[in-house]
Amino acid sequence: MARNRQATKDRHQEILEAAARVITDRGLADTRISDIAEQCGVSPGLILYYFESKDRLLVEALTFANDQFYLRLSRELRRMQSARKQLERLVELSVPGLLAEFERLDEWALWIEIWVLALRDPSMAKEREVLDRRWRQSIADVIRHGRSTGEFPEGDDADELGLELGALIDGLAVQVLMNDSTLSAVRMQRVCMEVAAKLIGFAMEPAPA
Amino acid sequence: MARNRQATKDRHQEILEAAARVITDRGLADTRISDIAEQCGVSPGLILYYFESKDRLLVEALTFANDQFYLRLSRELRRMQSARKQLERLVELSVPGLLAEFERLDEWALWIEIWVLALRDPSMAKEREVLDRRWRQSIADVIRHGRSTGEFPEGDDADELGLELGALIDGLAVQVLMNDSTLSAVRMQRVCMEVAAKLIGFAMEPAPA
DNA sequence: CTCGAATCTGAACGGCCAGTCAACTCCGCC
DNA sequence: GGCGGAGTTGACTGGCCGTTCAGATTCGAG
Repeated sequence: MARNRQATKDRHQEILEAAARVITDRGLADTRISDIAEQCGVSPGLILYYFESKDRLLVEALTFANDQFYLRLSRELRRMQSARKQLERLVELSVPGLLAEFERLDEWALWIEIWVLALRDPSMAKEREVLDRRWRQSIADVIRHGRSTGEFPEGDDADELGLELGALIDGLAVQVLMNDSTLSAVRMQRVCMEVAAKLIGFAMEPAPA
Repeated sequence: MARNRQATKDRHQEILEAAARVITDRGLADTRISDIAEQCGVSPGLILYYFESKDRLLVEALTFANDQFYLRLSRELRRMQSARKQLERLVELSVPGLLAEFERLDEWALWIEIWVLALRDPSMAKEREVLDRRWRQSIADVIRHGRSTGEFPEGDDADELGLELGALIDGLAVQVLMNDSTLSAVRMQRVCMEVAAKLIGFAMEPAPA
């Protein structure tokens, strides 16, 4: 029975991963149940055996993918001592397409789909707010950590700074994701660190000419 | 004939406005041709008489609505002498739901739909970049204006600042639009001006306690 | 008034796809 | 070895909606 429940859970998660993948590739609007089924080598009927409707599945898939991103982020940050390094890593992971090394779903594309859904679906709206709060908090925590070690000076409320930097990263990430010809991934990375330096109040290293 | 072309143009525009309205209300994904027809009191067939396909119409409607916003913005800014006032007005117009007075389509909801489309539709992607560049440029122009009048100090490249503040506003606007319980319209307005003050380097007035 | 072009209508067509279902397989258990 | 339930299949259905089309209406020009 434990084995059974485990197997069930795996299939569940397998479908969620497949769904996230398909949404990333084709976009939420063009994602069909049969695409998801095909992605995990299974018949379309089975998808509806595990999820009560397509809509519910899509919502779950989107939050699932976001969770994955958050888990990776917080796991990595927890390992680092230096707040400065944490901040750099956080930015690095947030710039769409900067790190090809990792198998990277384009989380950001999913994030935008979440926004659209959240405009009309109350359950998604609620979910979105939770995810977003977590994101801002991660940034604020890095700042607080930096202050406690003396890397960053005291200053404005850390949560306020988290809000500001989070929004900045969101806004820039969208443009990079869209392949804006004037905003490369590397430039976004630089801009984020420069603004963070100004707002938090630490010194940027001299540009690595 | 001139009359004819005028009439045609009106119907064209009428449909675009109706489409923008429907998209705002129901979301791009749930917008049907018959909804748009109903919105302008016309039969569904006529919509396809003026636009070659639903997809093309939707793309045009989205850029049309964005144009409207931009025109209103630039018209208003042009009238003002003070760069500081311009900046305040620009922020005011950018905060979703702050000004109920005007008949306000929620332009921001449309903007997010543009992002989603632009991820997959190359023509929309191109359009989006143009619209975005115009937006950043409006901000940069305000900064340049302020420097020329001495209201703002010289400092970092104005285009860079336009990019940064534009992204900040985008990111915050999304959250306000989603009714984030921790970010009210008024708070967004304050945050924008505070960050602008820090980055551009002017002094905020003491809080109007 | 007449003709023709532009505009407009709404019924009908056709493709698409979420969701259903009856049947089949697999596997653990008695 | 056979019973039963969970897991799986894929054909089918029902509704939806973009698009087409054959004709009605409007209107300006001659």
